[in-house]
Amino acid sequence: MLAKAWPLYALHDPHPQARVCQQCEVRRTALFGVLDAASLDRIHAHIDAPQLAADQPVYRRGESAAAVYTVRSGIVRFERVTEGGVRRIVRLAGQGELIGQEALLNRPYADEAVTCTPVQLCRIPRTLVDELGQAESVLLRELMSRWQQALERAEAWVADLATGAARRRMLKLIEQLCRYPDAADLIWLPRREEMGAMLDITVETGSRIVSQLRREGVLELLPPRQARVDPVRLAEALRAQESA
Amino acid sequence: MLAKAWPLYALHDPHPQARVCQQCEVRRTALFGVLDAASLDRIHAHIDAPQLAADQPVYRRGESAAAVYTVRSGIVRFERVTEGGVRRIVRLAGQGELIGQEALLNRPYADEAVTCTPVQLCRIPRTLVDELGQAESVLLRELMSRWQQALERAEAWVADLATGAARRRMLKLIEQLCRYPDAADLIWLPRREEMGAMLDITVETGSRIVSQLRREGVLELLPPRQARVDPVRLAEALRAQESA
DNA sequence: CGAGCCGTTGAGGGGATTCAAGCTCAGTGG
DNA sequence: CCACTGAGCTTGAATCCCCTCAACGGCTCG
Repeated sequence: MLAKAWPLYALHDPHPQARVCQQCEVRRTALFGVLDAASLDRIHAHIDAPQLAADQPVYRRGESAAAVYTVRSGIVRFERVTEGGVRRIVRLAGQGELIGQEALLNRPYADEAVTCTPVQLCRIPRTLVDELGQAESVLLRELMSRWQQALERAEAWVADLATGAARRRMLKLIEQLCRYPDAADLIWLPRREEMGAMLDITVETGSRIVSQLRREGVLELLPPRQARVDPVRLAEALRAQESA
Repeated sequence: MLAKAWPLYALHDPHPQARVCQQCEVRRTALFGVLDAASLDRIHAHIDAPQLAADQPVYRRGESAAAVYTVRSGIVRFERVTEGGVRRIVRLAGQGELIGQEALLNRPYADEAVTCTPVQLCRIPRTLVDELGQAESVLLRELMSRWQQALERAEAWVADLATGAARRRMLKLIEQLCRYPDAADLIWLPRREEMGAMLDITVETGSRIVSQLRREGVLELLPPRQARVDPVRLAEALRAQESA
């Protein structure tokens, strides 16, 4: 089985972590996926693969940034607190996305990064990327690609989740969450207070809209914090909302 | 004057565009500011410095991206249109910022980029950065820094301009615009319809709030599309708003 | 079993939208 | 010169959506 799954050059005494990375289900889409097995083997000594439960901080705003992370599974949110003390979620990141890129620029983290679900990460020390970056220009290209992806998502957040009526924003949020399905094709459904921080609405308004969508058959609630979505009715509801 | 302002090596028959870049007021802060004069001279042949009037497109969403731009002066906005046909401004860029980074990844532009004021740009063909990137790792670092800056701004947009009551968002917008003052220390004041697209409010609401701020002495209107801000009263108004 | 968190639902009020009218100002042509 | 026009801005009145305040039920956990 080992000989069947791995190319020959990887058979020669790989570092233990190398096995994990080789088998990592997101390797195709993750940052280091672009590196060959030799480079991979060279770096695993320094890579850690932490796992966190839901609602745990990955890093905090202002912390000096020692590492970037790849999300292997689960969902991470980015939070900010306005001067008035209002907490606002400004972006989500899911499988394959790079978070904490500020580390590569020797800057403190810009947001609070908190897990939404149980999360598997791949922790990559800042210095490691610097070293590899010198040699591997393909890695740098991949890095820039991640940066652009994050920027793209942040802008889409404004257009989708911060525009229009509360019901529209909620439907857009559910649409977004469908991009991160779990094994049983269920989605993670935030608690009402988190919905509020994402859409800038109150928990009561959030609750009312969710209940309404449940009655309309768009959403089937599976507490705690899970739901099944009817894609057809969701699309229908979105169309009706946009044309209204 | 020439000998006094320029280092010796730059005196030796520089490319015409090299003179422009050497004198460029944003060279310290712009992308190519990190390059030495020799590298600068090597590339000017390909660099164009277009000037645009207000409300002119720089590029359009979906266009294949042939170049990135540095903003030398003026303000550029990024627009998106939701599926329902609502136009939303998702970010601004001012002096020294890099726009159209998608070009470096061979992707189509993600937004409509439109000038808010008269704008001076520095147009940098995609291929040029690729070439230089091979040799100059300091350039790549600077590039990543720009990307992070853009991401930072996009997230701040959500937290500042898409959160809370309309009056708070307007005050935050004015605070933002104070970061791009003109020669006479006046700010560019968007027309009401543009404010609407930035803050997701109607022109009427925008007008009411601006009028109110004018009566309170926070803002002095200098049509067309300019204003003087009283920084003390602005800060005061913001404090009162946040604590409310 | 009481405490606390989370979610839901109702009633009332306030802020933003909608609809409508009038204003200023620059450009145009009689 | 001045009426005419249209775009942008302002203001008012009515409506509606969302927030606020409040009460209640389900659930977990000490």
